[in-house]
Amino acid sequence: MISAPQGTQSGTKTRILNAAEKFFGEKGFDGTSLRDITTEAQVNLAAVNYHFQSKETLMDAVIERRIAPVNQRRMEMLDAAGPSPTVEQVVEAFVSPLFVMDVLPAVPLIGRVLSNPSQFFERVYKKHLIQVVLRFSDAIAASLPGLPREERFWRLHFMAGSMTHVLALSGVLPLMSGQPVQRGAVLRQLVTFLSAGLRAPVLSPFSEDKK
Amino acid sequence: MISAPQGTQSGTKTRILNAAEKFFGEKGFDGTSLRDITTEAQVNLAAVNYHFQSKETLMDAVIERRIAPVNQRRMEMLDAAGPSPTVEQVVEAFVSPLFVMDVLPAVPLIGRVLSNPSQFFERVYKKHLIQVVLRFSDAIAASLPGLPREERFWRLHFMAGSMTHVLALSGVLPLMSGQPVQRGAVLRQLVTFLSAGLRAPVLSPFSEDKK
DNA sequence: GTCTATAACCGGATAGAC
DNA sequence: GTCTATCCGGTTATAGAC
Repeated sequence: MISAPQGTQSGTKTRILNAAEKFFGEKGFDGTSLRDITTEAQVNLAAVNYHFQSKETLMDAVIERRIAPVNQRRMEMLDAAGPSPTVEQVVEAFVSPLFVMDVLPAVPLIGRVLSNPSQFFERVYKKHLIQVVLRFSDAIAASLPGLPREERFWRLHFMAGSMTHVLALSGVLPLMSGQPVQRGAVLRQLVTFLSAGLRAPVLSPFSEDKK
Repeated sequence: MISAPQGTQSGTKTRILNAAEKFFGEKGFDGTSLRDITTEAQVNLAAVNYHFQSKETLMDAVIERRIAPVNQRRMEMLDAAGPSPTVEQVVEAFVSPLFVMDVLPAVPLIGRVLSNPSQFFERVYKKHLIQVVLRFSDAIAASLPGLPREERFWRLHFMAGSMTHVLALSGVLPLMSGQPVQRGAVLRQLVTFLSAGLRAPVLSPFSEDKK
């Protein structure tokens, strides 16, 4: 009755998810047809609607499978850093869970979803990101007590921007840099850049509010 | 024989360009139909192919109209800053031309194109961005003589990421921030953040090469 | 230059056999 | 659970009248 258990690597459902992840990442939701996906996954067209109801809920499932573990790892890393984290620890907790092996195939997709306004962005934001944003906003406040609330918001936003840009354009980075790209090296560069950005001098003339 | 001269605001061609800019920005290229555009522009469906040959070349025209002046303004600002610009002057030359009134309607579209790998990104990159990247890479080198070549590349990439993120998500920013957003304020926050990021300590253990 | 009409095709979804 | 066959609406593009 129940098909392959979750996480099994070659069931029909999983093959569909993998193919969908690939095409949605490469060509976007509207640029991908269910026929692209079923051909790649070598399953019948009707299997998609049987297992996932619709193209849109298939996309939801694809995103869900990857975003949840990333955010869990982020929270764990913040917890591990304790109540007085350094700026570098906060930044690292934010970005490094996206630079690990097992989310690698989903990187273009995640980058695309987080880079563009869409029905999916809004759903992901409400379901998964709001809590992450609040948690990281608090962590930044703990690591930079003098930074006003509004500037914290913007700097978090800019940080997310640099990160999603790297993810979304990871496929064309070799074209731009003219040389092969090492994931670990990018991560270190990114943490350095973002940490310095977060530590920028406070702009507001009045910085009364610390929380 | 010749229709409205370029720049005229109510010719058929211009109305198509404006409507296309709006929809391509809101829903993306694949998510927009020519019927969306012709309905909005109140022109006949066939007018698009008559004036722009195809949907794809229409998109090229929409992008071209906005990117060129932005890059021209960037170059002018770099020129005005002279041979020894400050970091702030370089950053401001990079981002501020996108925060002016007359590119405002194109902001979501530009954000989208620069945020996602696509046929358009690659074309825009080769035709418009390579030269800008090289010029700004030199300007950063002039403002930060100790920064190695590779780190310059990455920091420029991260800077572009923060900026395109702000552009692409400008439509949903009120949702995220919970309050209305002032363009000028965002620009100042962005320049502050990015300037500090560019000035981050050098990472490479060997920083022999200055150029 | 602008219209109507239509060609030619592709999309997501589903009914129903097995 | 998985298949074939098909419905049906929407898509770009063009031919040809005006």
